[in-house]
Amino acid sequence: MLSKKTQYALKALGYLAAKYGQGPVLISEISMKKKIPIKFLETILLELKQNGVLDSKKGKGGGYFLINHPKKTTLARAIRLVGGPIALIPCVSLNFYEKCQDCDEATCGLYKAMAQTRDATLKILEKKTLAELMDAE
Amino acid sequence: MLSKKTQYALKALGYLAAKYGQGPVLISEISMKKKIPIKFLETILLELKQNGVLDSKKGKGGGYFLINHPKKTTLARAIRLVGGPIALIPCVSLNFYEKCQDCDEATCGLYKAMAQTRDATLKILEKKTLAELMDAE
DNA sequence: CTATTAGTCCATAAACTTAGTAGGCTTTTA
DNA sequence: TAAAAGCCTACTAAGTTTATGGACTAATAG
Repeated sequence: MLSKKTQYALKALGYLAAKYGQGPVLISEISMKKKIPIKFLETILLELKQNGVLDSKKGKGGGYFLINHPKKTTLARAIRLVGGPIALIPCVSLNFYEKCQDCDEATCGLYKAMAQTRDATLKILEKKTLAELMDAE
Repeated sequence: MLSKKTQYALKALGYLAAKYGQGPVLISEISMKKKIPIKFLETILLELKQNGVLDSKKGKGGGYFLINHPKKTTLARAIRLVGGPIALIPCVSLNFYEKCQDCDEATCGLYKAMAQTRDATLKILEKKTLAELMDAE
């Protein structure tokens, strides 16, 4: 399961995607519309900024906005930035790999099953982008 | 990510799958071979028994064993029994569903993306069985 | 130049989950 | 009846997640 933080991040990004090209959006606006605790959202958006997905403007008329067109950022990227691994176990994670202490990856049945699952998941998450998160209202 | 508990469960089941039809297997044997803390493993196997996947025999010559042929139990089932949801967010979980407080599932973009991911994952995990977890040695 | 707006940053608290342990109880077999 | 082996409950320790408070900095308007 994705953490709450990751879910909030995706919702916020979806909101910003819908507002893309319309200037900065207030944290408080995102917080209200998406029902995300404002201080928590603050740290999430900051992290996304530090990771190069968002940029911000301070002062009056300020806020957060997507740097690139929504279609340029995949869900896989977004999830990894704030939420960590997409794979179900560490030894098949591409970005957060950790070796199993006890099993040999060449022969481990679990490894194979999980690697296949990871590939199927990634196939979707690397095709979908922030543009898909905009609500169809 | 799957919890350690779930990973242990899958490894233990894989071990038992390899020994299917050969009588009960000691907790201590599984613990040693799969490097799983024995007391932790004990609770996991018990849970799997209570969920109808394993059965056990007490006393000398006792131990745990699979009730059904390894091919009869899918990985999806095994994961759900000890590890909970397979879906990435609660509102798309089939077995551990929880409604989103704030979004409408008919229009939520995140819902759609995650539902699709869940389907792709399930397609694999419902086809793979404990038989696949046996190490190819 | 100063008041206001709005993001930045750090520290910490509260809640929850996970991982693992302890130890006595029950059943089975020889 | 003793040894083997699982059963079961409770507990704890640690870590993670979620969330908040408050002071600071930057930008803008007038």
